[in-house]
Amino acid sequence: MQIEDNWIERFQGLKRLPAELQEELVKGSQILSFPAGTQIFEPGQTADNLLLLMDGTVRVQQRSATGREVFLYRVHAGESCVLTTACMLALEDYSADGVAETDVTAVAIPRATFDDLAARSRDFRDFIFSAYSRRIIDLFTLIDDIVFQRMDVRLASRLLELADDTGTVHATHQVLGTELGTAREVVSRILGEFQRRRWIEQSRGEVRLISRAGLERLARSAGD
Amino acid sequence: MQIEDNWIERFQGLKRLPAELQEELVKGSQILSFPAGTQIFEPGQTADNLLLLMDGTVRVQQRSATGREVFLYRVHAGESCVLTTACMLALEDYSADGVAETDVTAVAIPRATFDDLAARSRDFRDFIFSAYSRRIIDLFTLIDDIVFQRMDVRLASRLLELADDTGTVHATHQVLGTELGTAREVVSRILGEFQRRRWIEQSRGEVRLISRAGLERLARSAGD
DNA sequence: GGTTCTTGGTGACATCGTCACCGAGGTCAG
DNA sequence: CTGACCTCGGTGACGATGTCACCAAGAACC
Repeated sequence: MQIEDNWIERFQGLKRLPAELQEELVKGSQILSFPAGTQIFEPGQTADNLLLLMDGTVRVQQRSATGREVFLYRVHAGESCVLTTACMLALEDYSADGVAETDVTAVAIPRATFDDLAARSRDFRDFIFSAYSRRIIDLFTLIDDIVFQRMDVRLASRLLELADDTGTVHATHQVLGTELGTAREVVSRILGEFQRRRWIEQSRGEVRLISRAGLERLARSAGD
Repeated sequence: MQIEDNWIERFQGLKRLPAELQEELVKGSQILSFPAGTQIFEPGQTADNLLLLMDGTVRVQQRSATGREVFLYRVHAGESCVLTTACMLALEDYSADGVAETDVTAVAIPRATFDDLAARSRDFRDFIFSAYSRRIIDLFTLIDDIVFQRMDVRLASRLLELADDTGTVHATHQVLGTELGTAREVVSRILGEFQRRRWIEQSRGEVRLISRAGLERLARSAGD
């Protein structure tokens, strides 16, 4: 990958740092790449870096005792993966793991640099606190959805989010089930219903959105 | 309430601070009391203090659009209420509110003191990060429970947690339902079943545990 | 071509959420 | 005291969802 001197530009919260700290941050960190599918972090592993995502997406999921998985949230380019921070500070055991969904480029900030910047810059601290808050809010929203939203509404929203430019979602029913914390069979049934309503067409491993309007009406129907 | 010079002793993560910073923290903060039932924070309100809980418990819950509530977590004495931090930094809108479950005594650290300490002490930063991590882990655990655990198992655990010294839980079915994010009727049914099995006895507004062993077996039956 | 794996479809059943309704007991004004 | 009203809890019916068992079609692999 290209040497990228000013990756800081990609992170809203870091652009405000004074030039000297930006320079120190660039010097004291390292750019890493992972191919799609890489396990970026997992329980029991002590990370010694804070990761900032430059390109790609990382899915963070919880593996339960029974072997099933729940999707927790997705880290996008321009965001940081605060779970690795928690891990870095060795504060708690956690049980979530992170997998690169696409090829991923990230900046790794080692603990020493992290500590130094956290001490010297309020903007940097705000950046980190903001990342934590963001995740907590995401989790609140997720819990609200799980408890109160009907599965068809949640699936409709998720299809709209995951669709590419051509209106196609590349995912098996199993994958969609994991995203929503439900069973494959439930996804199959609901997609069958969507198909009967002519909102989608299906083929092996993909869903084509025919009527976004229908899905959007359903997704909006309950408070969103 | 009593003037309490060394409340810092009650917070594990703060005891390590050097004496001068401890002194500054005590000077730059204020002790507050709230009677049981007080709304300590709520959406839309900008707090300008970080709260550390000295006595009592605070329940943090999410109010949904439909008016229902989900219990998210409980803040105990010796812990901090990081949601107010998120709010203090004015970083995100959140939709959770906090209610004093009992009479509550708390230390309020104003933003200026917070910033100063965060800049000067790594131990203080670790204390804050640790509080965030703790909440995130709690939420992971909650999501896991909601998605994978049977309601009878969750209710059994919760009864064991909430029981007082005499083995009595003072709560209506409605309150228990809110704790678990389920409906009163479901709680009534499951408690009815527990009663048939002679694990509990019920009267208006309270549940007496007769056989902790039975409840514990059930609670442990699924991974916990 | 045959075997095996992945994907998805389906029916039966258990659990859970929702709704409607009721009754028991407590509170309170008159 | 007593009737109106409220809170609490019990129950049946039904729909939504999770679980299980099983099957069929397509893909992959030898």
